[in-house]
Amino acid sequence: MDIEQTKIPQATAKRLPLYYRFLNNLHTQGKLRVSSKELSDAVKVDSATIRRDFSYFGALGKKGYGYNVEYLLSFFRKTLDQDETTRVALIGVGNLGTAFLNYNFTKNNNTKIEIAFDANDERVGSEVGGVGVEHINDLEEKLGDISVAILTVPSSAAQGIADRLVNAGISGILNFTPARISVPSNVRVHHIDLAIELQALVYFLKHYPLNEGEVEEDQ
Amino acid sequence: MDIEQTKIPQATAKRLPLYYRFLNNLHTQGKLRVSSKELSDAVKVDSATIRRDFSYFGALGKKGYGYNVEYLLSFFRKTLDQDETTRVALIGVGNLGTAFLNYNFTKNNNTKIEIAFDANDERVGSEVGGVGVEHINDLEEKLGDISVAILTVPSSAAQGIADRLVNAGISGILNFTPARISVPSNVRVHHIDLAIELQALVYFLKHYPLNEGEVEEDQ
DNA sequence: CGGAAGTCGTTAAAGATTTCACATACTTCA
DNA sequence: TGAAGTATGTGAAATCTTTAACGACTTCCG
Ligand SMILES: NC(=O)c1ccc[n+]([C@@H]2O[C@H](COP(=O)([O-])OP(=O)(O)OC[C@H]3O[C@@H](n4cnc5c(N)ncnc54)[C@H](O)[C@@H]3O)[C@@H](O)[C@H]2O)c1
Ligand SMILES: NC(=O)c1ccc[n+]([C@@H]2O[C@H](COP(=O)([O-])OP(=O)(O)OC[C@H]3O[C@@H](n4cnc5c(N)ncnc54)[C@H](O)[C@@H]3O)[C@@H](O)[C@H]2O)c1
Repeated sequence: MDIEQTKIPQATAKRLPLYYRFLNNLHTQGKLRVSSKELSDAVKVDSATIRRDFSYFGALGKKGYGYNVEYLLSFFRKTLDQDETTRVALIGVGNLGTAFLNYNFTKNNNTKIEIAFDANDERVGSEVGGVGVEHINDLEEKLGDISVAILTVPSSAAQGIADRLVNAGISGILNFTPARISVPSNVRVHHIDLAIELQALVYFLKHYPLNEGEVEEDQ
Repeated sequence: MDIEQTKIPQATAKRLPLYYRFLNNLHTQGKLRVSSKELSDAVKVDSATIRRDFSYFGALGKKGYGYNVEYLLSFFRKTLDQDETTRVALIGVGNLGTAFLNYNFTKNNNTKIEIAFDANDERVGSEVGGVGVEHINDLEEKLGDISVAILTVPSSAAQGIADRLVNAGISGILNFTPARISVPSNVRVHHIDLAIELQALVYFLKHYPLNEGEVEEDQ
């Protein structure tokens, strides 16, 4: 496998799944070629940034032509490991957890929520979105070799569950609780803090007024 | 009002709500003072970054002492406009929309979802999490002067609804759909793309192995 | 009261990311 | 075939962000 491809910048890495998705759309639409400019319009990322991002992987395009959609797509499919499915566990089948289970990130995706856990006896044993809900007491026993977890428990339970996940050998946690959890340095946590996202948007609206001439930016 | 406080960096602005929340926690716990180091441990942001962030607002702390929790909190309350509630509309009362309505970002927050819209006649007229659901046809009529919208409709409907929101005078959209919507330059859109967040986490896990000695980072 | 310990605010350095701008090479079409 | 057009890949510059380091001042405690 392509080990150590001389470190892609993090900012680039975060955009890769986005590129991949739009490339997929183009492919489905039957498009054969695409320029960085077109892609830029679609994903709202500066075209120079896109070219730079792609260039980290070598020369994927052709001057005067652009990029071959099929080739680019198959390249990213490999790069993003789209062929092997990553199995995911979800902890906390409440409002948010239920939404995720019903959605299950199914479309053009290499991840699948395979098992869910909850502390509420009424939920345990049921199925949500085709995923069975187990009791949190059985976490260690039933997690198996799943290495990624989505955390949607009440924030008061977050650190405790995180500790247990770490003990059970998890590698990555997508944390939706407002709690900033502590984990050993070999475990990766991404926080998605929805309340903060909303507050930040409100703050930007009040303090960074956009002019009729500026271009809006995301995230 | 504190107009033009000589532009806070965006990276700092995004952390303010996080600081505010933890300050609030400390205050509730009865803590009187806090150092940048303590805060750093709690929010997982480097202490130098925290001091730098605070310094954009002037000298809020005292050398050798730290920060007075009450003072800092009340300062941020003003800065983040925590006293005036921002009214928010939610479009698309499906899996995700329902979760948000039930949650409603109630705790220590200056935002409130006041009205929801959906196209499904069965949902219209009902209440979810105490918020009435209106028909999407009545969007323009019932939106009033609400300036922020959360978009949780199917991605195929996203651009169309966004256009209508813009026409109805919206200023900011928190977009949860995978569609990258186009809006005039005076409207701000923040994308929260959950599928991409999950894929990015998986990518990082495979390609950026963490060593036992490194410290994990978020987002 | 005085010295040790603690902590800020900031200068400066380092690091990361974006953007510009253009030489280069391919495509297209007459 | 050759001229005009197009769009990449990248060096260099600009911008933004983080981190280290430390002087200045405060608190703490014997
Ligand atoms: N719902 C939202 O829109 C929203 C928005 C922002 C943040 N969040 C955060 O996401 C998290 C979940 O929110 P929610 O609205 O889904 O809450 P919820 O109360 O609806 O769901 C939490 C679920 O976790 C289960 N649970 C509780 N303790 C547990 C434990 N120890 N082990 C396993 N399961 C346990 C509960 O039985 C419940 O089903 C919370 O931390 C919340 O702050 C939610
Ligand atoms: N649920 C998730 O976990 C999840 C995860 C990632 C992304 N998303 C994205 O979030 C969006 C919503 O997801 P969901 O799972 O809640 O979908 P959903 O199908 O459960 O909900 C969509 C809702 O929008 C309503 N709707 C459809 N067309 C409308 C229109 N024109 N105007 C107003 N309302 C309309 C539907 O009646 C439905 O209630 C989708 O774009 C999805 O891709 C969802």
